[in-house]
Amino acid sequence: MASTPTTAPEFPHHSVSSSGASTPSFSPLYQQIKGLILQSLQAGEWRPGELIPSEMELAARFKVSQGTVRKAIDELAAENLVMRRQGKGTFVATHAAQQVQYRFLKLHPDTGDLQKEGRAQRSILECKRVRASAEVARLLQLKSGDAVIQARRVLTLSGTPTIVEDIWLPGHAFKGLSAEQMGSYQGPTYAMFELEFGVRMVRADEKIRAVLPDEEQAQLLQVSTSTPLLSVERVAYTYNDTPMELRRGIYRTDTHHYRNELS
Amino acid sequence: MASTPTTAPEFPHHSVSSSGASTPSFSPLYQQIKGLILQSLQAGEWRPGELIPSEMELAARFKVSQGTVRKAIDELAAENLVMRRQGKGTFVATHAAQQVQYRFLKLHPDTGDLQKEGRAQRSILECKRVRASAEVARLLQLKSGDAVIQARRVLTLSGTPTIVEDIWLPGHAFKGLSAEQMGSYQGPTYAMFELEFGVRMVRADEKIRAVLPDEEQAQLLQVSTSTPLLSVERVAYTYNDTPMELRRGIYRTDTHHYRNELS
DNA sequence: GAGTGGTCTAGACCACGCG
DNA sequence: GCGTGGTCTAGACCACTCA
Repeated sequence: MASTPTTAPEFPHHSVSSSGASTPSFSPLYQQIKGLILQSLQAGEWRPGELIPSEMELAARFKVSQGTVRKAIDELAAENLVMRRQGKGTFVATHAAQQVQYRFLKLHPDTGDLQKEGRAQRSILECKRVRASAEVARLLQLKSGDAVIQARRVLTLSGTPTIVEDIWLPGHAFKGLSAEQMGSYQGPTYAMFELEFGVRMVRADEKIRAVLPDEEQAQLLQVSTSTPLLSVERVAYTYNDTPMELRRGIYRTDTHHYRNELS
Repeated sequence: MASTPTTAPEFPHHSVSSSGASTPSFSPLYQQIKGLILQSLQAGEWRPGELIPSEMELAARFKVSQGTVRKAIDELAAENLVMRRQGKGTFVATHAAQQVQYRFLKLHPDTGDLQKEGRAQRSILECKRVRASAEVARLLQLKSGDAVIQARRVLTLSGTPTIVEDIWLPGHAFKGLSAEQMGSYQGPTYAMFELEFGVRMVRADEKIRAVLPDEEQAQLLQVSTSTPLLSVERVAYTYNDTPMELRRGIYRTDTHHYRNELS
């Protein structure tokens, strides 16, 4: 059925490669299926944590074989957008109730143990509506002067203030976000974003530098202004590579380190 | 043929899950095939950059279907151990002649462009045979006092000394490594390790901190001792998770940053 | 026992690289 | 035109989960 479907498919099969075209112009079926599933995820047809239809059902819906759906889901699972569980089904990934508490936080305690040094204690210093500076606007793909929510908080690990973070969020998507909301929610902030605003962060880029703190940062972290600290600038993206958060964090690295695995 | 092979296979098919056993004790065929291919890679049956047998040939050799070999190779490719090229074949991955010049170096220039700011200029300060300290021995899984090669070098990017690195290598595997050898080789040092010592680094762990340089480091990087710098401790591994290099780098981050992608 | 994802197979055809 | 990896299919059976 691959080459001559009798029932009209809603998506192009193998589009004939145009003669002198320069762009790729060829997309395997499973990529098209992946795109369709992605659309459903993005549209909220299935919410974070929920079960999506079985491979057989999706195969029937899209009029392809189970193997093709499988390959599409394989890629989505590799990108951490869904989670497969043998015997149960495939679930929409969520930052809540996950295997690791903070998926995007790569700061680990020096002393062996995993990141289970108790939950990080959050302290929200401010959360206000402001206008985007040129740089914030650029990184969030907004226009200068657009409304953004700006928040500052301190994370305390094992009783030591270790991280001070400034967070910028597009105003339109996070309308009404309050300091109370940020402080009271138990669990990852990204899980709260899913629940309260329907915004799922699926990937992020970080730029890391060594810096000295300014007076205020030094005071918040209880270190001197000559203590070297890690500066971590993170841009987090939802589906479609749309940036939805800018985060500038300053990390103490006297008892913790940023861990990275290369391959 | 999967369940009742008539010709005796050299590897266990589905080993019957022992009754009250606690360990997994079940390995899919493709994982066993992957293990066999891995052994050949490790044994040097095919050298870095070389073509490995086609999927059909391997399927015949191992008496399984092409699809099973494909899945094994898929995983090896995902781990960057081999590289597939449609129409040509599957090649053993190499640090030489790769798409990115330095696969494990995550330092990028701030000003947009890719890492093509010209090649890094290397300056080897020393390269000597010493005895492993307790900590070096622990990280390289050697015994305290075992012979190790210790080297120090400075990398200059765009005319600015940006990185000073101390490198420790197990003496037994890198016998005869000289400062000349480290300095004269064109291209990634890891490529030289492949060529000269048959040691392939396949993955690495990094621990990152912010530090202040000591007098010597400051002088080498032409900064003051109060300039915050990135400390990057890397342990690089060959096959079988065997550590083969410890590297302690100090990075200037005034014109560059450490880039990381999370997902 | 029914349903899910996971493995394995065999065969067909497609896109690519190269002689 | 041939060989390579890449896609797609259809069907069988296995391992896991849960009622």
